[in-house]
Amino acid sequence: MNDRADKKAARATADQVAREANVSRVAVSRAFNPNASLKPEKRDRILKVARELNYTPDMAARSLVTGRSHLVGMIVPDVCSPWESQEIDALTTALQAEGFATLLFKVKADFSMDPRLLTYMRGFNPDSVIAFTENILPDVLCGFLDRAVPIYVIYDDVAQFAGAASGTLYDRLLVRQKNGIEQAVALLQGYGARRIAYLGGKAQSLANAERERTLKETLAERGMDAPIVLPGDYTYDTAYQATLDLFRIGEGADAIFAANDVGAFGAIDALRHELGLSVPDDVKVVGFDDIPQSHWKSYNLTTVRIDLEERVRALVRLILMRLRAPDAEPLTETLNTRLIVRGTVG
Amino acid sequence: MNDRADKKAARATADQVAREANVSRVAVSRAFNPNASLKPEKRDRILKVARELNYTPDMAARSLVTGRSHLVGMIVPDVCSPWESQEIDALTTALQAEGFATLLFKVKADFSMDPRLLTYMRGFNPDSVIAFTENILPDVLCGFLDRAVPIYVIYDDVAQFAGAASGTLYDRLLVRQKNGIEQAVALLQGYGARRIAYLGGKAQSLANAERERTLKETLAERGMDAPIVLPGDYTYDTAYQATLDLFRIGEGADAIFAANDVGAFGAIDALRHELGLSVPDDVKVVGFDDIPQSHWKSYNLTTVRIDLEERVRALVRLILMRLRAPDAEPLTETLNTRLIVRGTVG
DNA sequence: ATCAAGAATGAACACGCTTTCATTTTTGTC
DNA sequence: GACAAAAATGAAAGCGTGTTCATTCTTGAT
Repeated sequence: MNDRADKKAARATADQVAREANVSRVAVSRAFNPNASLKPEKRDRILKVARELNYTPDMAARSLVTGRSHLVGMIVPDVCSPWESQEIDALTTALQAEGFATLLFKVKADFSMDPRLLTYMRGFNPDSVIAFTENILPDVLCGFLDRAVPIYVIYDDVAQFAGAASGTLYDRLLVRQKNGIEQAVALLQGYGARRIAYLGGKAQSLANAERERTLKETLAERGMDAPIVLPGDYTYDTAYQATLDLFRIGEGADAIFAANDVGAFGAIDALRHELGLSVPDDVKVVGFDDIPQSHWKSYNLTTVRIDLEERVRALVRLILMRLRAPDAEPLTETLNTRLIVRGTVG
Repeated sequence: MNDRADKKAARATADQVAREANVSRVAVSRAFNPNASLKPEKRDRILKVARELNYTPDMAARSLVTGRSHLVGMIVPDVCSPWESQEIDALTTALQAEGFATLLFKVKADFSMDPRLLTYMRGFNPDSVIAFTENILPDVLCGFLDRAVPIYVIYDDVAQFAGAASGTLYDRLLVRQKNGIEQAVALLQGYGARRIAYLGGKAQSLANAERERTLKETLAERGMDAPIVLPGDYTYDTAYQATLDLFRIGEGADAIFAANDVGAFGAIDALRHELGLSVPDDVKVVGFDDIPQSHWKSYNLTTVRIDLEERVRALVRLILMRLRAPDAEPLTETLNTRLIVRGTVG
């Protein structure tokens, strides 16, 4: 209790360090800014005293005068989803190394965006915001954030955004889904699959829409029938049930293309453990994402990979570029996808 | 580009709102603080103008004067781990509802704590910090943070901490592992298991040490042999390999008790897909945590549950208590565990 | 109508820091 | 050793907000 009070008082300020080291407070500030000109020995002495006093510059105060919070906001609907948690993990690591901290905001699972959340986030004045088109449209976000520049992860065809976002500035990460889907369809066709079902993700998800569109296009190009489209929401349970329905109520299929890996797991388990079918002998399954769980032996999933490292590297590049040159022209990074062949098609 | 400059200038301040609404700046401040006394109609007018100007109080400035940042730091080694991501997700949601934002910090996977990271975090002045004993010892953290109060998840026997942490103040969340482990052992014994292997987690992990200790104690109490202890690190791959070694090089076992669910998955896959053994007929498997994946049909894991909702509710309660009454006596919340019976023992 | 008590108000200060800017000291050059 | 250029220094001015504190305006009871 007294202990506590002491601790409370112990929070050192630049003034205290200055007094203790017999320098001006300005010198202390400079000691912590590598670019400022300060006699090396003086800097060393200040840093030594600072260490003794357990002093750290207050980011809030610094942010107030510099206008840079060193915070990067991340808007996510579900931290538990393997896909998103990978993103958060890798980005946080990379940004941390560059001196930025991750500020996490959760939106509702149905992707609806609470305007109060945006206001709330604005208050923290993040230097940048990472969002997914799934969660919030560019215009809405751009309208809310002023200093910060949103970065968008979008999928393939940006045409649908061109109109909505005209005049607004944001950087983009494009994922070209065509390659991977093309390879997957070729493989399926090679193994004789004819009736293909598409196990969709969330209806509002643009990634899902784009995957469905690309799949249809690819099947058509190869002279194959249009896919049976099953509604989904990216979750295991829904995928499981949809697969049961497809085979019990519907007409079945000889291949299932899932909008994400977790959905593919649900489909595989329904086929094997409830329908008594073999994967890949009776039904072939392809996923999308290539999350770590996909190589687990129980699934051993053939899936379209969006390379995590590439993805994060591109995102970090965009963010840092924007932070260093806030007025630069909007940038677009493009990523390719490719098929990882494992054991669920064969 | 001009667009950008405009936006930059557009960031409204309380002064601007005051001028626009013909009131003093103090009134604007009060309008955003529900407890401050302000004529209702005046408040309404101010809030209306504020909305028009897209004004949000600057948290940094506010933090500077109030001393509360409305940030809660979270120190995690791996966002992707189902266990931790559940924690992050639920806590972020709960704290967000209370007006706090989550500040995420990643530590190295080997649980080593970079002192620079702590300094860095200190700079953001979090109102509270949530950490796990696995990652950093209480004393170290307490020594670094002043105003913020760390919260720990520790396991069962706190005696080992009593010495180290004497004199320092921190709130604790205790998990009583005995109940769940007791139930699991009873079940295993009932099905005739005799040679039990413990598939450990990270060596530095105190949760792991405590689980191993409790298992040994429980087996002894029931007159059963001591377990074969396999080294692990909470990952699927290591668990997979350890299980192979146990049966190929070692003497095998008729039951495997894993330190966490993901490890149990690795064990199950090694048994079924590489060793050709049946789970639960040949070997029974019990996990620990009860993550969402554990009910997936491919695993359908019998496991010791630490209830997520209870856990998060207790944590949030502790944090909010501490934020409201920083000088209150340290509090301890206790959680129980219980066995969830599914299909890997029987 | 009067008065005390409470609500409403705004001026001034404080929070901890970075950034001019004008001044002093050091460095490099002939 | 003298001079210009560069580096080093500290005083003062803010950054945008919440909080005294002394003052004015309402309210309600007499």
